Amino acid sequence: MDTAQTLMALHALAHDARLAVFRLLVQAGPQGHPAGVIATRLGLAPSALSFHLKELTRAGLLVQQPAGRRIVYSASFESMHALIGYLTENCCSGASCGVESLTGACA
Amino acid sequence: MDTAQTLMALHALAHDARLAVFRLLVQAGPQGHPAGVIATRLGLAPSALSFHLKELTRAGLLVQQPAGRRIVYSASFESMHALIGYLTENCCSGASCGVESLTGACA
DNA sequence: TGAATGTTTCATGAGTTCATGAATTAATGA
DNA sequence: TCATTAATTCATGAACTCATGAAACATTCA
Repeated sequence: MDTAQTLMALHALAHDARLAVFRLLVQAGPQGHPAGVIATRLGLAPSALSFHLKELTRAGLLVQQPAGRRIVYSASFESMHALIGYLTENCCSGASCGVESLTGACA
Repeated sequence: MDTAQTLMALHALAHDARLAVFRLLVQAGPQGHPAGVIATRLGLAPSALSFHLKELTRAGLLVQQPAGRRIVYSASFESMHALIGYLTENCCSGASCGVESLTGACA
């Protein structure tokens, strides 16, 4: 993950509604949720949710899949791991600090 | 780390200059750098850097320490670990994914 | 086909962020 | 004390973000 992508991901997560959406979908696992379910769970207006889903998707943190007239969103665990990897890169000038091995198994 | 603190940290990092400052200080280790060195290294105007250092400090990502007429900034590794811990919390609905053990040793 | 449902798009306006440059504060050394 | 250095604060204005509500689009079902 390069700096531009990292910035997009950080910016996308730096909003209370979007962080809540992302966390809900992380907890939902690969199955995800349709937009309407997310809106109901979090009490968001449809247009506001759509705006935030677009931001998160643009940042690569969510993937979308049409299912009939619904659109199912799920978290991209690869992107989350890449973001964490970027943040921990070169931690403490390379000294062992317990954060550098982040080889995820759930992506 | 609670949601409000996480949002502040994410927001603070979601800016190219601030991300560059934070990464420079992470790589510098606990010793840190005075503001002037950061400004020179990254080519930032003093007032702009001061603005961004305040944001990062307010978010708990940096700590500052006066040294004569200089002010030395260094990264708070505790905050970084707390942020990563928050992001990976409940990853994949609790299934083992290799990201959950983040007991840092460099903070 | 027509009505209902799920979601997105768009325009608007209030609020926020940020770069710039001038002014200010504080510490050092001649 | 005076000049210099280090850093911050402040005012300004341009650009961006985001919530809101109306409209549009696509899919499903009667």
